[in-house]
Amino acid sequence: MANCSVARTLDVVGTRSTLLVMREAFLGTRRFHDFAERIGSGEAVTAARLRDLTAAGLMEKVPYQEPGQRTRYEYQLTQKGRDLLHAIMALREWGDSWAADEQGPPWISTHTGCGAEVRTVMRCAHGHDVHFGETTVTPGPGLILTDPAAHS
Amino acid sequence: MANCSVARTLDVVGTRSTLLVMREAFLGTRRFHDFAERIGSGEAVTAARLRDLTAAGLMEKVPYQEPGQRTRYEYQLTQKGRDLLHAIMALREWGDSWAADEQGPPWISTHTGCGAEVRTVMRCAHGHDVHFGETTVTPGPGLILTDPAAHS
DNA sequence: TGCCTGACTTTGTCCGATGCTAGCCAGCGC
DNA sequence: GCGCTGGCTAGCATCGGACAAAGTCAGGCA
Repeated sequence: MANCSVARTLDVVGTRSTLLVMREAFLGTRRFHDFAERIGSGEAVTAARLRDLTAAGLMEKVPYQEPGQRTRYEYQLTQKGRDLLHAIMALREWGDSWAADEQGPPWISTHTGCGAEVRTVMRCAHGHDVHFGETTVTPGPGLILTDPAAHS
Repeated sequence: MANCSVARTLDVVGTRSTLLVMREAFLGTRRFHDFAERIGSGEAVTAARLRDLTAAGLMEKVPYQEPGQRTRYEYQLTQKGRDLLHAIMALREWGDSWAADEQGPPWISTHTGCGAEVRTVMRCAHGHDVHFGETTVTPGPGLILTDPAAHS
């Protein structure tokens, strides 16, 4: 099980604070102060997460300058970071379904074009909707080369 | 930001070993020995995660009996657990795209009906495909009641 | 009755994530 | 230059998860 894509993903974004930073980024947050305030984990943790995510290539620092202020940097998602959107959305949906308080979900995500609510779904390359139990998992090229010795 | 569905989800499945157990469950693993062996995190961690997931209602223990063996229990996903499939799939896809080794992804997930590869996508209730930047996030009922005092 | 095996549980230790406080530093206004 | 402010960084205590090894327990079996 050495070569598992889920484990590899968790190596990069596997901590709570990292995923919360990414959540904020998807909500449109760009600046250090806003991240620190909204995540509620302290400036040190925020700075560490932003540094790690920048180093990992999920975010990039872009300079900006408010009038009368010195140049500062904001943090924008790269394509690599934006590709995590589905995962964040799916985690949010699960929380909405199974862990929301009585009042309902805190945020609602809608399609900007038509206003209808957005959800994640699975779909195959032929365009069919796919649900739990309708998938077949087969070893891919990355697995075959890994375990001549132990099966683990 | 107290009421965030992503954070609530992470309270339940926010650790690496928890998500690895869920991944194994989606690959069809049911029995303690198989979980422990394939996750590679030791029996103590495996037992703790299975216990936590059962207590949280994502899995349930179902008795079974091999001939000549005493009754044992296997762990099956409940609906609450199965609903995490999209999140696991999305994390796996990200790992395949951005963190796979040169040989390629270790597993390939295909639609059992037609054999085409499966991916997660976002779609609105009207049936439109939705991509990054095409969503509007608005406060939902759960947020409005939380912050009379501080904005945080 | 006592052994043996598989499935956990307990104990202890280590390490990384977190939270807190204080300090550094670049650069704009003065 | 000088001080002030925002954006980090360093140091430290704490806590929870990860890992290893030994202990417990149920029940089939000799």
